[in-house]
Amino acid sequence: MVHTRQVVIDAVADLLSTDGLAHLTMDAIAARSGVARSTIYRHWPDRVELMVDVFESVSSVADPLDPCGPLHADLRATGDSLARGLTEHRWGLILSCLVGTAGHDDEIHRALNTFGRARRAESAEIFSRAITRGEIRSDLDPVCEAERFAGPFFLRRLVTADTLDADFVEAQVRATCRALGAPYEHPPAV
Amino acid sequence: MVHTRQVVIDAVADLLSTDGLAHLTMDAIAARSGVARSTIYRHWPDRVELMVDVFESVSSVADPLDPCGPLHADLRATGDSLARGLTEHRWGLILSCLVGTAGHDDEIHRALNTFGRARRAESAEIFSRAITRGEIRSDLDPVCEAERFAGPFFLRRLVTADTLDADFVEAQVRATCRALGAPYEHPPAV
DNA sequence: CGCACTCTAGGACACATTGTCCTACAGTGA
DNA sequence: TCACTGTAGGACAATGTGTCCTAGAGTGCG
Repeated sequence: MVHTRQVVIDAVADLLSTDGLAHLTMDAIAARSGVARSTIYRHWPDRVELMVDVFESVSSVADPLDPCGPLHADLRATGDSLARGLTEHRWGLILSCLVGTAGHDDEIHRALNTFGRARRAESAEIFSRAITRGEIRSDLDPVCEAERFAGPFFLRRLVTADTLDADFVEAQVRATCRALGAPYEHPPAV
Repeated sequence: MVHTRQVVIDAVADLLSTDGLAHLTMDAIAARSGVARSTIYRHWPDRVELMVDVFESVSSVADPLDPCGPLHADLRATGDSLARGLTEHRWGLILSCLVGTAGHDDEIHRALNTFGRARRAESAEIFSRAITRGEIRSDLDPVCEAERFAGPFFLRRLVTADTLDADFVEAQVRATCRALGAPYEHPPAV
């Protein structure tokens, strides 16, 4: 079929998010996807190449956020999306699996960088526009601020394993607005 | 010998920081350490338990930093230490190897959390004392600020693979001081 | 129809790694 | 002398990887 690659990728994503990298065997992938092991090797030279494709496939479903201000609203939207992605969606689970191998595998390294920088550019755009609107000082570095905003999310997800709930997101939004001297308003009640 | 455990732990740390988790085999550890494979299994039930001990051993060599102000100086010292640890020392390299397995292994999960929270507490202490000195506002949350300071370091190390050089550290220090309204001075010339 | 081409399933295979088990040996203290 | 402990070395089954070969199904073309 034409769909063979996607079927396999979906199976890997499922297995990776439930059982983790250690239990991801080609036999398990073949069984889960219904695609023969030899066929999988026909499409990818080895497991690493397959995982790269899986990550790129799963992480590419980004919500096209259009930052239109005010800053606190844009940050809240991005923060919610980031927190949900890291905890609920498959890409957050897969991300943590890949981080470990990235240090010694160039392909995964590259895939992770591409993803991380794209995400960072998206967040930086939020601050750029806030500068344009005059909401925050013009001598701030949007990329630096984007890292300061997103950093704690990844730190919690990858290292300390703390919750990434709505309260955490709101705390980050408030801290960022306060730090930059931008107006802050509580989110609208649901 | 009494030193068997330490010899093995050192060998694993070396192998892990040079070749990565994927190439870390018990045979390689035995060869590198000069300790027989059966002896290694006598001390640790499996590879995961061994890795936990390795990480705890390697990450416990913390420099006892005594934050005495001013804030920018304390942050600079912590930032330098963190950047060096993450890039040069073995624990940074090993950390990234463990992150991947932490999602599905409780022992590693716990080891990583313990480490992360201890580091965070250290950094939070810096902000607590700055509050006590009246250098920053008293209604700030030290833990939140600690996460906002350290987050970008881990984000760069684990995801985007950007440099963690002196300029980066200084940018973080300056951004943090500015965000909190604390005095900022350039570091003394070397 | 006959034929070539492509994709797939299935399995055999050599090789590497894990974790267990057994034997042998060296040191140490009663 | 004897028991105990820690170590080296190797055999072993089980599991996983990546390669290779065979066979069948579908598709397009003359």
